[in-house]
Amino acid sequence: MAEKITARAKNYPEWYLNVVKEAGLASNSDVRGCMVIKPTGYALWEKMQRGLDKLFKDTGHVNAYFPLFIPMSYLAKEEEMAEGFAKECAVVTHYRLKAEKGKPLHVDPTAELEEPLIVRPTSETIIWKSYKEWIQSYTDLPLLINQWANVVRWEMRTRLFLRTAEFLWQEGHTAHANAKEAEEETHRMVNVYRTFAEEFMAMPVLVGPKSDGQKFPGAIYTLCIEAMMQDGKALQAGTSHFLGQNFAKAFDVKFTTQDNKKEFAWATSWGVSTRLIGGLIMTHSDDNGLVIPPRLAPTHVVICPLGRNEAERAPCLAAAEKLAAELRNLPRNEFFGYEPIAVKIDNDMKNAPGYRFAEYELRGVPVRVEIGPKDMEKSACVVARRDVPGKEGKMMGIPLGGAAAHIDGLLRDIQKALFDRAKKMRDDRTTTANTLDEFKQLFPVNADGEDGELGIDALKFVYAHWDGTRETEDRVQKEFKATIRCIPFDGPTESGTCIFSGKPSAKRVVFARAY
RNA sequence: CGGGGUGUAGCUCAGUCUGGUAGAGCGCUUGGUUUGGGACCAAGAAGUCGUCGGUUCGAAUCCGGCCACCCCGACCA
Repeated sequence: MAEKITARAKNYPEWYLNVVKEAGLASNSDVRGCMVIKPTGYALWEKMQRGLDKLFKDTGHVNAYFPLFIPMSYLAKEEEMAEGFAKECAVVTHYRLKAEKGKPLHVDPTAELEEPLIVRPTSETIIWKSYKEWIQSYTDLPLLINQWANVVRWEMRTRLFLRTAEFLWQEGHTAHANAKEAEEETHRMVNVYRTFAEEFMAMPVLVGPKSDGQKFPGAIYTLCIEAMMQDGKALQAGTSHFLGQNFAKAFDVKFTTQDNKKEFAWATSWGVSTRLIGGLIMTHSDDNGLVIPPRLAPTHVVICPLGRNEAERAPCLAAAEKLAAELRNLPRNEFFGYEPIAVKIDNDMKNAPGYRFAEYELRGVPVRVEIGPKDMEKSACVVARRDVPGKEGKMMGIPLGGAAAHIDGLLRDIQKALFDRAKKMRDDRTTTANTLDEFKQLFPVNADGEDGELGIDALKFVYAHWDGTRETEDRVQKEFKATIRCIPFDGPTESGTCIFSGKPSAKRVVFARAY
């Protein structure tokens, strides 16, 4: 078998890039740090959008759109945000080029903008500038708005989906009449993200606040969902920020309360991005390629008719078409977003069967059906589940009559099996450190101060006591390349002693190496 | 911004040390044989060797400048 994909155990980052490229999700573009999202990758994003958008609408939000360009002075108004993003902003300074015969195309120096525009790294500032006009009275609140957009953050180093200079995302920006409602919203939305991650992506997550060192610039606090990848590293998959009155004050957004007083509005913002696709890949995929949980799969089932000649193929193809129709006509339900099961018939007989099977495995189609002459004799088919790769995942002799129902059930089983497997991995690789020595062993650093070459089984999520200070957090990051990922809501609650400083600790927090 | 590496066919790369008119595998096109886990045969199309300059009778190859990308750091919600 031609090895298109490096084994995870051999080189995990290379495996990841191989999967992204061989499954046809995305490729690097000519623009440094920016990717081309190919149809298969974009279809996955569309499925994610659809799932999330429904959850947003169900919680009372509406979509709107704000400009790509933001006057530089807007960003300057919120000091923490300006400081946080200054180093990674793309800046537009001119509005015209000059095309002269015999000269290369160049920027027209006479067309300089009076005020530079930045390409949005996030939209709080320009949105709150609008909210100043929209919010006059407590009756205008809450204002619950989401935007699907692209943003640009000029990162030094990028990786397909996980960190790119331009990425697609959604950003929710809400305004509320009081702190309590805004905080409830912050929690509501992080729970929406948890639901999406666990029920759609089959990706178990830890939920809780970030430490101060990891929070969003301009936020009072940041809640996050944090997932474990197959190499034991953590991936921040979504964040929900309680912004207090910081942006209302920066943009002077006041409303009249019921008792005719003026008050600044309370804010939240929350977002997830195409990074989720990276997380999805690193949670479920294997050495044979992409694995997509059924609820997000653009194609749920591929049917491969087989046969050595036209006479053998014709009845197989007819059976394939019948089965496809049955699958598409199954009653729609919530599990598949009230959409029909997406079935593709692969009738490309030019390629050998093995090639075709491997190709769909590479692309992560959850269920593959094979219908060949031997099956036709028994009015049966072969059903293969992608979460069990290779021949082991094949079930022979599924009667054609009951195949549609069988596959419908199997898709649900696969969704559950993927979640259970991912959760088991995370739980098996979660531990505690009660002393500094234990911690050192869990996050070894080589002589150069680098994190060294660890096998993919080495890293863990580590619960340890921390004194709550920024100072200790920074020290741990520097010495062990490990960061506080999250202070889980449902984590252990016993108090103790910080293993780094010896000071009292209220609660254990989760340390990990991160993407 | 530091350290390392790479630019040769659509893709992956050999050829560079030792200068002599451009190679392989995969992919693609055509025809034929195949078809239950990545088939085979034959013919064919395809490259101003990243770029600019220098040395030379002659440069992918030697020398110099520049550009781009990748990897490792630093940085990063």
